[in-house]
Amino acid sequence: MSASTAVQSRPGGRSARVRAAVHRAVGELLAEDTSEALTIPIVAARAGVHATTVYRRWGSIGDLLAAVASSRFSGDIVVPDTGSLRGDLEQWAGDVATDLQDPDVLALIRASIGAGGAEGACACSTDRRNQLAAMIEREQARGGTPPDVERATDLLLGPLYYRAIFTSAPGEPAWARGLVADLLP
Amino acid sequence: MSASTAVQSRPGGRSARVRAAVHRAVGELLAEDTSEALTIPIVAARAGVHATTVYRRWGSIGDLLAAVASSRFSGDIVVPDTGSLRGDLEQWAGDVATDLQDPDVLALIRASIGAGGAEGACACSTDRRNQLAAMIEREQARGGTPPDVERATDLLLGPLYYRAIFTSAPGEPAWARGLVADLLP
DNA sequence: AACTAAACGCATCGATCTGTGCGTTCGTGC
DNA sequence: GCACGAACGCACAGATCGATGCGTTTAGTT
Repeated sequence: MSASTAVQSRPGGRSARVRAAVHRAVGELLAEDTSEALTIPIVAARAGVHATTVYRRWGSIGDLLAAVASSRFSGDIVVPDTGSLRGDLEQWAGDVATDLQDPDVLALIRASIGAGGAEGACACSTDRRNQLAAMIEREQARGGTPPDVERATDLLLGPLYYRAIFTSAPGEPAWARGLVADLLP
Repeated sequence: MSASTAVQSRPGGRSARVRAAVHRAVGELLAEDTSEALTIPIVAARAGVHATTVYRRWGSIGDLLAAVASSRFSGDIVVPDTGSLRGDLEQWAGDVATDLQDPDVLALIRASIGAGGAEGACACSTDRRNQLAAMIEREQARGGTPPDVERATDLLLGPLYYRAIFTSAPGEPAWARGLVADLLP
């Protein structure tokens, strides 16, 4: 967990290279064919790394996927600062929708949910939820009366992720921006 | 697909028994331990059926999970008829929330998403979406002006499924009923 | 520059999965 | 009741996965 830039006992050159190669291999394989089993030997072969290394560092394919997802979905979207909560949320929702339109991203989320269970699913959404909380807290510090984080999650993250995962047509950014209207009337 | 009560070339006793046993085995294994790999030989052994049979009838674990999910999530919830759209939606949302609180159901959904990709995910939600459409159409036939099915999906199914899958606390039925207030002000 | 230990590569082994061919059982139609 | 064919059980084989022990490379330290 927190495999992005966490301080490890040995963050030096080779370990970082191997990790980058493995992460990239997972992304590439997920982007190609869904029916491929995505096993550790396959990932290792694609990454040009020995399977033993992957087994030892990540253990199972579930943990590896969770690590990749956690790394991929943290810091990929910057929290906007337009001055108003509505503007922030609209831009942010549009950015998230754009991200969820990427088939690779969808494949990563689906695989994380399937292999990592609740833990894998959380790795895909905790950062988004934190971003939402940050925008709402900022509005609160600004003196406004923003909605609850729970409510914002239900009305924004809910539709966004539902459409992405359960339907074949992920939401357009314009549609995502429209979701804010339900939250802030 | 549509393995529930579809007319097959041979729907007789033994085939039906085998299918029921395999479906039950999948449910049991999903309910037990998440870390179990859920492979076809394991399912077959639990069902008291030869693995060859499962390979020949369902092919892959993804197709099997999609079939089980499709069978499990069709007809499990009856569309309520309280007389008003609000009443229907509130009771239905509560029922769906109750269903999603079952860890077995969650495990089945997660596994279907992971192994079956978009197809597997659709198997878990198309019936729910049809139920929603049915209630809205009925309201329309009644002369009312119900919201769009898209909007209802976004505001009801979205939060319900997001909470169930991405958080560790699926929504309470009371909370689910409250979602209707955002849809019908 | 030398030392230390973490991380990796390699060879290998057991376990399990996936798939095939053939004989048998059982449901269906005549 | 009888024949036909579909579905199943069984035995077997190829392939792949998961894991271990040991030697080697390499990053970090003094």
